[in-house]
Amino acid sequence: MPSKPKSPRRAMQKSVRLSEIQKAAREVFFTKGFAGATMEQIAKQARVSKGTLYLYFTNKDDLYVSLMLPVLDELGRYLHEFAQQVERKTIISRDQFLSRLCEIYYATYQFDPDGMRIIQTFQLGNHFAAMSKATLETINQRASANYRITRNVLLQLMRDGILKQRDPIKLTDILWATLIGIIQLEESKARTTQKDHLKVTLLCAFEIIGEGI
Amino acid sequence: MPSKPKSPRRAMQKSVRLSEIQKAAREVFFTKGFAGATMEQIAKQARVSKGTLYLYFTNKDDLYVSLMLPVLDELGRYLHEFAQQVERKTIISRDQFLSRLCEIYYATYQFDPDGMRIIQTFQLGNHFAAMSKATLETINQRASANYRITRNVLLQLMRDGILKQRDPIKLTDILWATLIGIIQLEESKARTTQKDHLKVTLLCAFEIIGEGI
DNA sequence: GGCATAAAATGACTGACGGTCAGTCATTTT
DNA sequence: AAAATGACTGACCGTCAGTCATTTTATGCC
Repeated sequence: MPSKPKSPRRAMQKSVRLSEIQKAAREVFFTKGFAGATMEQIAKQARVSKGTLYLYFTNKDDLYVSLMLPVLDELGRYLHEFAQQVERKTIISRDQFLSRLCEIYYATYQFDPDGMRIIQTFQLGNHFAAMSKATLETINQRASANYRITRNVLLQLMRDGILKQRDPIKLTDILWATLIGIIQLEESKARTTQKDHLKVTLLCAFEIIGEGI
Repeated sequence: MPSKPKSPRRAMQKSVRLSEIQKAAREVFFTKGFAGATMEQIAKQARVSKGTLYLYFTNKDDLYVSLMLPVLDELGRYLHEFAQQVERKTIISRDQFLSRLCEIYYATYQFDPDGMRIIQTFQLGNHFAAMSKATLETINQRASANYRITRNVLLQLMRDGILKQRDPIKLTDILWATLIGIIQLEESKARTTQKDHLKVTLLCAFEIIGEGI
């Protein structure tokens, strides 16, 4: 929440500090967990005083939640590229569509599993009531942009006769929900069995769904 | 955490206290949220001192997480009944199977949405590192019992030729994951749009899945 | 370079809360 | 009736998120 920068020099410093803080926050939050991490530790890791953290984020929740943004951006880039491919009629079959989408979702997860988990906790809504209006706004804006792209891709493919005519909103939801649900389940199983079945389960799910869309 | 009861009178009192505390905890946690709720408030609501809470639960996490148990039990009852129906060959088609399972899942959710959310947060694994070994044990035991029933139902239906031959473990996961994912997504949407599409989306998902299994 | 002013950073401080434990007292046992 | 038990209490402690008066640093002007 720094005020408007006057000089470009200061603006640069600000953005550097910001990402330094976020980098430090990642390290501390993701090794100690949200409750286990303290603002003092994060400040130390970022070579900054505790007070400074509060110049950039309104509170602990806010800082934590901000770490999901790179994931949303990464997903956005993938989806954008995907939409272009669909536009150019490069995607010409249902299977192709599904395996591509599955890849995108999996790549997004792989890009930052910890960030993905924040998205889920956030979406669950129980926690993080205290975060700033601004951060909430940013998140919603990015998320709904991604949502819109996916829906448009589906609409296009339905128009082209590649997918069955269905409610595109519901379908968008179901595809994303499948990802979310499987991540949640498989991560929880992985914690006890040490085995990673996420990708194969996801593939299996998309194969099953493939026969119905 | 109460020690072994000697007299039945005392044992009765203990179990009454326990459920009084859990009832109070529900009220406070579910109106103020996990972080917003204080042990002091819960104690007050339960007409008990703060110290007493710690005779029944090792810490705040433990108390919170214990509130998911009724949901697991309820699901267990439904699934048990379902398994008996399958045993008796009352379920004779794929559609019948799916719509029944969908009903069960939805009923479980309806039984206690707040408890369901705890299951999800717990499954996510970020939070609640400090809960007691005993509670963790209980939860895992109930959860895997439910898991086993579902898998056996699927196996039976595959043997009977009602479902396609598939990896029953993956399929169990995918069905549950679909529920979890849709709950998460639709609740998050409901928070902003005030509209409840959970059931219709779930039905749609199970219809799509129906064509692939 | 030196000074004035504004912005940024600091860290000592505070209040709130999770968790503890020595002590109390009703109930049960002897 | 005396002794033992154990459920319960609440004052107390340590920790930590968040605040704010003070100090440090950067910028603009002469």
